[in-house]
Amino acid sequence: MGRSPCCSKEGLNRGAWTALEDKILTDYIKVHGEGRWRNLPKRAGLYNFNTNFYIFLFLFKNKHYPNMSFIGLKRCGKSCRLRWLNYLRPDIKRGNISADEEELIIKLHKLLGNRWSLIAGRLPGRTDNEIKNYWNTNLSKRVSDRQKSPAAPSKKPEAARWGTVGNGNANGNGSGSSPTHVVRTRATRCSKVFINPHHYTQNRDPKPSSTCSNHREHGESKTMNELLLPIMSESENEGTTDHISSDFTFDFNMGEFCLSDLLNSDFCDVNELNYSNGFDSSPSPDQPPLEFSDEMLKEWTAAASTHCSHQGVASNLQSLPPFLENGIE
DNA sequence: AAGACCACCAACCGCCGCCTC
DNA sequence: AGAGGCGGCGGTTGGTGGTCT
Repeated sequence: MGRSPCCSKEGLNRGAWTALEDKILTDYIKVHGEGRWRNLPKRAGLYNFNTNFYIFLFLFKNKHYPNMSFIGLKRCGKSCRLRWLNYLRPDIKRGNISADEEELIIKLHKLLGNRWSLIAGRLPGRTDNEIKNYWNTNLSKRVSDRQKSPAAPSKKPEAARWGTVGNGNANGNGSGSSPTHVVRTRATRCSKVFINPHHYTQNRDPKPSSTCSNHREHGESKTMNELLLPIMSESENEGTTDHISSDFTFDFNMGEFCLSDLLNSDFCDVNELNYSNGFDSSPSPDQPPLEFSDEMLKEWTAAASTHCSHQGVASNLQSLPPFLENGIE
């Protein structure tokens, strides 16, 4: 009895979303639209990056983790859907529920009961979750108070209530007038040190500044320089792999190679990685990162022909994720 | 100043209904 | 027809920041 869970909960991130996860999800939905939530986490992220970065990831993954599946977001599909619908959707209006809206909520609730999605449908820009929360924290008490003593005023004055809820509070919900900047509402995990790997393609005597946390578990600590240099060298030498030191083969002790993990790891400043992955010899800091554009398509085609022609990489970007997942044929 | 308590809200969970095969 | 997949819904939880004592 009962349905199978929407996905395996093992190894998935839970709790507050990071800014990077938001970015991956938003970029994916911008390109591919909503829907097919269950498959979204695996596919998200793979479409969103500079094509040189794809190749870097591909080579890295295939060389050292050929049997791993390549997934994009360590989130349950349902979680992705909820995050998008309740928080990331561009048309969401946040904070400052007006008196009119409030009255409407009360009337509709009287009419419909706890049918939050129906009520939300009558309030453009409002989500069912927001209305539900607002009802539970504000209106339910007031309505019951009003029923007991119809003339009784609201517990808190309007200004006091919105002082914490609506007016660009620390939660980042923003004021109703300028909700354009979606800011995370809870503390984000931001404990990692970002290292620009391009630095290591130039500096072959790296300092042990940052280590791979997965590696630490195995006693011997390797710097990210040590981890990255071989793959950089490999790409520069057009597939000659003999020079790669054998001690680069280490055990991450994990079954999947997750893009969000990689991007969250010590050596990834995402914006820099686009142009510093060892393939692109002329980084262009002005070029906006993480955008999927015609330029990227051209760049991809060029990169594919120069770096991966021997591997038969398709020039069709849409084919890349399955290509990455399945490994090279 | 510090601990306890409270309010808020993002996120999770389990169930339901629709759709497809 | 019915089994399973998927999206949607509503109830609930838990983390965080603010207020109170």
